[in-house]
Amino acid sequence: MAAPVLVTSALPYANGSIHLGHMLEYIQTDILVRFLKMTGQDVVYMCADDTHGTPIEVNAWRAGVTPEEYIAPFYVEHQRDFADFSVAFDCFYTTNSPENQYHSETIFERLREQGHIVTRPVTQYYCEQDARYLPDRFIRGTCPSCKAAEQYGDVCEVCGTTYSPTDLSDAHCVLCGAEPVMRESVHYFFTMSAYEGFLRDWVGTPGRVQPEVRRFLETWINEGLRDWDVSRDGPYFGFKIPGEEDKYFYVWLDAPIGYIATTQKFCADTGRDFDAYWHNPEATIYHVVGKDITYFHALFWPAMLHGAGYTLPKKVLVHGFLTVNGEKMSKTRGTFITARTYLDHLAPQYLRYYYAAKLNGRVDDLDLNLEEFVHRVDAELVNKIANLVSRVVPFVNRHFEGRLGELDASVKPLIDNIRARVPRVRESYERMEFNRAVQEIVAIAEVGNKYFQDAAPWELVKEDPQAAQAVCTFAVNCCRTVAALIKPVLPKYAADVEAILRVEPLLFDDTARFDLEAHEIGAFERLIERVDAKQVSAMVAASKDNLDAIPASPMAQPVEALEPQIDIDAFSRVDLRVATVLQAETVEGADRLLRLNVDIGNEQRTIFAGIRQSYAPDDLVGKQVIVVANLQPRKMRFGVSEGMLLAAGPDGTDVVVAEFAQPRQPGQRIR
RNA sequence: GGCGGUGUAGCUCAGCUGGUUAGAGCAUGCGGCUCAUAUCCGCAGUGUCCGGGGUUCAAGUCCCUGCACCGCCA
Repeated sequence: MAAPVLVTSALPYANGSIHLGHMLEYIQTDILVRFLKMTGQDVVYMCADDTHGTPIEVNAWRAGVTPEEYIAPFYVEHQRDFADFSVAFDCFYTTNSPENQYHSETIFERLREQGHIVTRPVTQYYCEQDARYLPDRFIRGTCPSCKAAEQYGDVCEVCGTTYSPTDLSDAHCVLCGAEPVMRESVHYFFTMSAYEGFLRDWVGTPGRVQPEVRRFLETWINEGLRDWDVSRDGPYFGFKIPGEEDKYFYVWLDAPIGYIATTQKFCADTGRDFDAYWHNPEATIYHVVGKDITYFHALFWPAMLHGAGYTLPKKVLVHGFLTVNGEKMSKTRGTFITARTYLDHLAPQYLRYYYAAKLNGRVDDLDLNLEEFVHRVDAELVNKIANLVSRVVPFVNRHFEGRLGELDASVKPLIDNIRARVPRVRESYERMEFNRAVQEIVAIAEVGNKYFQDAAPWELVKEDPQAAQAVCTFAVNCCRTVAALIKPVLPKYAADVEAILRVEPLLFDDTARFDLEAHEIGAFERLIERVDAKQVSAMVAASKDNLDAIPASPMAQPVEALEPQIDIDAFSRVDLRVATVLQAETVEGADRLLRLNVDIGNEQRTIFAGIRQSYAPDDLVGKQVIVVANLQPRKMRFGVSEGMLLAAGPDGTDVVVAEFAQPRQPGQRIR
């Protein structure tokens, strides 16, 4: 028996809802898995919720629940979202499992036995009030470079400078506002440098990763592999390091091990042999991951597996991010669309088709252009692919009582034409160039449509019913081939066609057969609805409406500590005015700034606002906003800013400007 | 700042190791058909292949350089 194949998608973090960016990965992996299964390979698809780490621990703590209670609803929600998109895992598990603990400890111990785990003291910020060490994201302070206030511990959102938290002036804990102290702690490190030679070989082996990914990894290896800190101090949600009181495995150590633990669970449930996957050099393991986690999957992970004696992946397939209408998904634009919001408005098959039609197997970002989405689904999926079935099946039922005849010898060249395309589809699926596969499949549907058009059975049936029946017989065979070829992308569509044509579940070998003759087919049923652009707008509108309901992005923002009390006089010294935006324009050379010209009653002011990533200039013109009118003018590189706009948001990419629901006269004071 | 990727028709993209006149689909225009619960079939136009240098008999393709956009920096 051939060695088994195991495919994984990256584990979704149990800290938020699945969105269409996640779905890009799960859908493409699911298509690959379904294709491999259709070709008769012994394939399983493994995934799990990624449950550990600081963000979940802190969010649970803030919500007043245990981490276990916090992650539980996401486990249910994620599985429902995937199932509704026909993403069919053979097992979907969780990293917070005994199996995962066992394998995490085993791998750690084996690496330690080989001397590849070392301890070393680390000096870190520590909040005495919260009694915890503070990761970079939990410290804010003033940027050492541009003096912007309230910047994270690792990078300034205003000027883009990267630094360490110790460089900040007035650093403070985002949880309580207290000033952190420095404290030393012993951490465990995985000595990556010991694996340099191994990784160079692994990365350099053709087929392991895409060429552009290989170049990317090689630069890292060439710069020298740094040891990796794999431990965290408590409080932490994760697995305790054996022999330690309050130290835990870093989430990135146990997350990929979730692939192994899930397989263990799957094997226990199904009676399959675990070692055939993870202790078998012949086993084929594929990981599909987003480009942001390439490093973990193509360097740390193979090194860990190699050191601990587990099966190495054959391939790590890296894909890009999803953009919507050419831009990063944005909550204010309504393009941060969750899987559930999509499902509330649109059929999952549309998205599966659209993604497949655009996936090219490379690391490029994929743009979901909503206008194109409507067009492609209607023009290709509905008008070409499904329409062929709709032309021929009712025709056969009406004129021949659902019975097919024999294929006419004259269609031989057409069959050859289609058969020549099938291997190209197969190869495209194998290479994850689903766009080429879809292109060929549409072309085959066109062959069928054109043949049906030219042969005009609706005319032929009047004089030579048998000839007309032969025409239909070929067209039905085309329908079957198309359905079989598109089945990995559209399992539901294929199943519906199987039912209508009364054929057994289609396998890839059925695609080139053309032997459906003297067969009785069933009644036609509507296969797929046209996309209504209104549904798309409704989905976008709902994504805006959902803003409050969505627990802010994967990494929830901690709430800033309150400022010290002030008296009413202190407040009244802040002169807030109603202002109407007269002009808004981008500032050349500044990624984040917009230059605004506003009317504050008696005068006009020029204000620079760091909201470019959230607002297009045209969105602002005519809006009434709140301006701090007596703020000292500030000289900037691009001019003088004569005031400040009130706005709220966690960072520069997701800001909402405060405005009025009813018109106000410019210049009115706000108290 | 360092590194990587991308830049081809209005839009989305093909163009493999350099080799005729740069392609497809969508969109647009024109024509035909009517079996189709979903309209299909044919014909047609369009390009500083991001800019500038270079290598070559030959460059969208290779090299250098500049610009723009995107990403990564553990």
